[in-house]
Amino acid sequence: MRAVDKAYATVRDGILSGRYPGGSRVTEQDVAAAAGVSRTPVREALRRLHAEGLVDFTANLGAVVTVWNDTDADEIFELRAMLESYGARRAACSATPEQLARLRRLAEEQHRECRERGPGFLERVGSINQHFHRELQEAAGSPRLSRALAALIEAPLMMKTFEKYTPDDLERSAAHHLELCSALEARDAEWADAVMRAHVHAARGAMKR
Amino acid sequence: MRAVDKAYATVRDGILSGRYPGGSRVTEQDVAAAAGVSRTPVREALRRLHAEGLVDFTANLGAVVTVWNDTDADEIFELRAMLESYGARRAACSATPEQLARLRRLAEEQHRECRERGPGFLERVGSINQHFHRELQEAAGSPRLSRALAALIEAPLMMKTFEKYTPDDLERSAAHHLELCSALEARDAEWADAVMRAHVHAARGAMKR
DNA sequence: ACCCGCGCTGTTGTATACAGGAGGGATAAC
DNA sequence: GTTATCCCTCCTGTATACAACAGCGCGGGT
Repeated sequence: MRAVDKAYATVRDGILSGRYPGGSRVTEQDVAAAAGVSRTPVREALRRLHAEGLVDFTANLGAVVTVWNDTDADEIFELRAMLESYGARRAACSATPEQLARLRRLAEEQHRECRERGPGFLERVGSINQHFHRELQEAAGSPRLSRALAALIEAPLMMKTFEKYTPDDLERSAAHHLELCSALEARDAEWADAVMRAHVHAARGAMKR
Repeated sequence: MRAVDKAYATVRDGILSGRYPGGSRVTEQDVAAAAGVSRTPVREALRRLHAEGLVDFTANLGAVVTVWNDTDADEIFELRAMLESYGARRAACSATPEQLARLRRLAEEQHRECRERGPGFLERVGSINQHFHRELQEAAGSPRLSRALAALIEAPLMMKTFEKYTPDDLERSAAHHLELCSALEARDAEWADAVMRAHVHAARGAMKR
């Protein structure tokens, strides 16, 4: 593992776990010591995190963990609704049979996990969910779209969404994914767009509670 | 001027001017020598350019200038149409009177330049155009939107758009800006959205010729 | 008691040095 | 003549050292 990846993972995990709370400073030396690398790769990692919106740079202060508020959340969800539904439209036209099969498999797996609720199912559902959305972006075939979305989804806000989901939310989310598969298999771009739009708005609704 | 900015400007200008053609390698040492700085800030500049999509990183090859094709252009214009029209919608709701006044002034200046066509007017129009779109993003009040758009507009393709414009295209572009101002001043989000959508699609049409 | 100025400390920005790995070319063996 | 192997060179990734600058506290002066 490269040193820059170590530094990146250290800061990222620190932010997501709350060890670096929003607004706190992240100095290069601290991270370098924590990750066991020199300042050079830490600098690079911090710039990457800045590009992803996890930290801001204040003049003569260095990196500061980005603070989020409700306005930011609304902004992100609106953009996500727009971009993800666009991705779904594209995927409806251009997804390969193999991609459709993989998506179907993921959606069914997620659906099963949500019904069975075995121990530690929440982490598995979260992981499946991420895979599903990534696979969908792959199917959309627009690297630029993927990059734009990555900058939004990486936000700490988005990562913690599932923790707030009720059992009903989880099942609805899985149902959305299944329905999306049907829309894609039918090559119905409008349908796929609508389902994805509902999916994102439902996520926003769940988070607001 | 910081060393990293010097390095950034050197590479960026080199790419835009065609001195670094698409697909060519950009080694850190070359840039360091060309910009008169050390490799450290060059690394940072190259990562920034990668985040903006101007260069790609291939394993054990370093930075390679991104190559564009028609598919990329279509992709970018579709995303721009979506995001810029969304920005226009937001701006219609939240622009301050001062912002509206600045936009109006810029649109009228651009319109005048397009009619008079004094020497070197093309550069001035390009500059005014950039200012207009930046001011509009400011008025939209969504930093995340601005960042997503920046990654698209920075593309070399976009920078050269005006060079292909006919006089009619230029006048229509200025007319779009003026109409957009009217829509914003009327606080008509739908109107603003539609005008912006037309504006971006017109740009794509001009580029395709 | 309050204010101004100076020096110290902490942090970033930049330069340089070193290690590791991949690719290419030359040379030798078959 | 062809091919395989070895070495050299170039380039990146990382570490360390140094310079510059801002913030802060302390001390002296008024």
